[in-house]
Amino acid sequence: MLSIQWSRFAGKNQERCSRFSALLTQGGYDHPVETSPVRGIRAQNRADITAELLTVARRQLAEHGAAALSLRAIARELGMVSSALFRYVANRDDLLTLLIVAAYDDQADAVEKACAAIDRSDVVGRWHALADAFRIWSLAHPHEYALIYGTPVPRYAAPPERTVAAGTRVLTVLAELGRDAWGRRRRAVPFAFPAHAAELAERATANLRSTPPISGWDVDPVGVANGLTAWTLLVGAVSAEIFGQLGEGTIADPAAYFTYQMSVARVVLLGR
Amino acid sequence: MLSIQWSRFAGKNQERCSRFSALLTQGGYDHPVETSPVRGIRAQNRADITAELLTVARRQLAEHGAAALSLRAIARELGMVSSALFRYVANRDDLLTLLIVAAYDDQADAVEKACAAIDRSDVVGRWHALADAFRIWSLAHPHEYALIYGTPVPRYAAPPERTVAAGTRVLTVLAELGRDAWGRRRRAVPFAFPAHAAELAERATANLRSTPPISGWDVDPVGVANGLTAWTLLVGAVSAEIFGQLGEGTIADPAAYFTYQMSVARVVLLGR
DNA sequence: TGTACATCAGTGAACGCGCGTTCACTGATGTAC
DNA sequence: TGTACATCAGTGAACGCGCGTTCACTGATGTAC
Repeated sequence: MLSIQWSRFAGKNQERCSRFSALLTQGGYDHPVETSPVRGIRAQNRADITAELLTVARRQLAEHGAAALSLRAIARELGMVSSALFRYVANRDDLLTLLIVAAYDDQADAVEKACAAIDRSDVVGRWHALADAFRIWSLAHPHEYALIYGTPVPRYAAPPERTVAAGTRVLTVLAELGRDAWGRRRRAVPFAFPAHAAELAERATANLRSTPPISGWDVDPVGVANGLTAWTLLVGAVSAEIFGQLGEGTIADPAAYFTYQMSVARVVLLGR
Repeated sequence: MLSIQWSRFAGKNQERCSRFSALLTQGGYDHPVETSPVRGIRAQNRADITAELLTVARRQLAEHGAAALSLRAIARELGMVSSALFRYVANRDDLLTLLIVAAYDDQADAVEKACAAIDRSDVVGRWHALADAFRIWSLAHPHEYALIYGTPVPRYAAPPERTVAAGTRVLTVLAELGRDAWGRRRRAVPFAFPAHAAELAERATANLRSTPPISGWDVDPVGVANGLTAWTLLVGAVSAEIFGQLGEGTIADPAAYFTYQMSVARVVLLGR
């Protein structure tokens, strides 16, 4: 609305820059068009407007979901003509990629912060902190959650080179938690399965064990498989709650139910 | 294409009826517009065309996903004008409801059939049969799976009175499995949690325990909570695989990984 | 058995909507001399 | 310090697309007498 006039005279309106560059660094939106460190007015404006664009896009995503995300609607709210957006994003898919990365990063920030607050030796505490932070963020950002853990957006394929780093941050926190836990008793195997199970775990996790961050670690396949199983339970529980898979009101106390399930996952992950 | 001409002269073209009424009963599509048992030509035609409409809709859903589902596209393939569809479905949401119910029913048919083939006393075998059938059907019908277990379709709310019965069939199979298993040792508590956990389970499952089919059963809250946890793990594992949450190729052997996870779920559900 | 009327299925035109993306353009900002 | 040229941001019109839904209509099917 006003913003477009501001941007016209941004050379004379410097306070706007600081306002949005604050947003830029806070919100994890420092990815696009990071130009030279010494910025002219143009570069500064470009960064500011890109940040504003992403703020608006993210708000519209949060309100109406990915399916309703529209370049024209964003342009409208920005007070721009729709074609002007193509100076800042290559196309709709490019914008989606930015939003996906932002969602992953925002969630990972929350999870990392929650885990960092727990004493490092308290692996049980760290697991529940991870799970709770994951759930709380997701409940607060259902559409962003759907974007990264729900049905893939039709006709869109996320470019791995742009999304993988952000998308594996929480899994890395989990992996480090596992390493710290297993480090004590080297080869913890929480579940006594038939012999078959060890072989299944080996086959299932073959590729993963040679992938960062755990490549090079001396890990037990069963430990990795158990960690992934805890992860599946975590994501499954949050999806069920957010997507209302069991129907509204079926679960009397969702928080208690979640804690119960994460206690089961904890036993799977860390043993008793 | 041809069909529209056929339908024009359906009174003289009776073989068409039997062809589609076979489809009608096989595919679980007997819900809409079930008129009088004694059918005139019109009623017969109506049932046939409704079935054909749903067959086409289901195929388009399977091919392009729910987001791309379009009444106009269906009409085109049917060789009708788009407005004609409104004789058969009230609107787009109505069609979605029909597709959701059909997906639930089709999946439940597969699961029930697989479980029925296992000896009733073999609860472990029944669990794995359930899980495998659930996964196999879902992998074969990813878009239909997404419709019932993925991100809810924006601006659509499923009317419970039409979807709940079909949507709980698989859960009912699971509940019966649990009852048969727990029936032996009355109150099986597979996991030794802190005392806290029993209370969590009680709070979490309060509503559910008074809901069919388990209302009236003498169930242990912890047993119900464990059953739901196994369910969460099942749906979570299938969603992760279908939606590619771990990235392509990360899991070397998806089938082995699934079996491993369902073995964990089995321990949660049935104890060791 | 035949006629008169009611019901129903499908037509075709239209309404009003929104979308992503392109392109030639103008006027401001930045740069080199 | 001032001028000439290059770069860049935003405009506005347009292209071509598809969508759900409505409405008055025609001609076939069904029904009551």
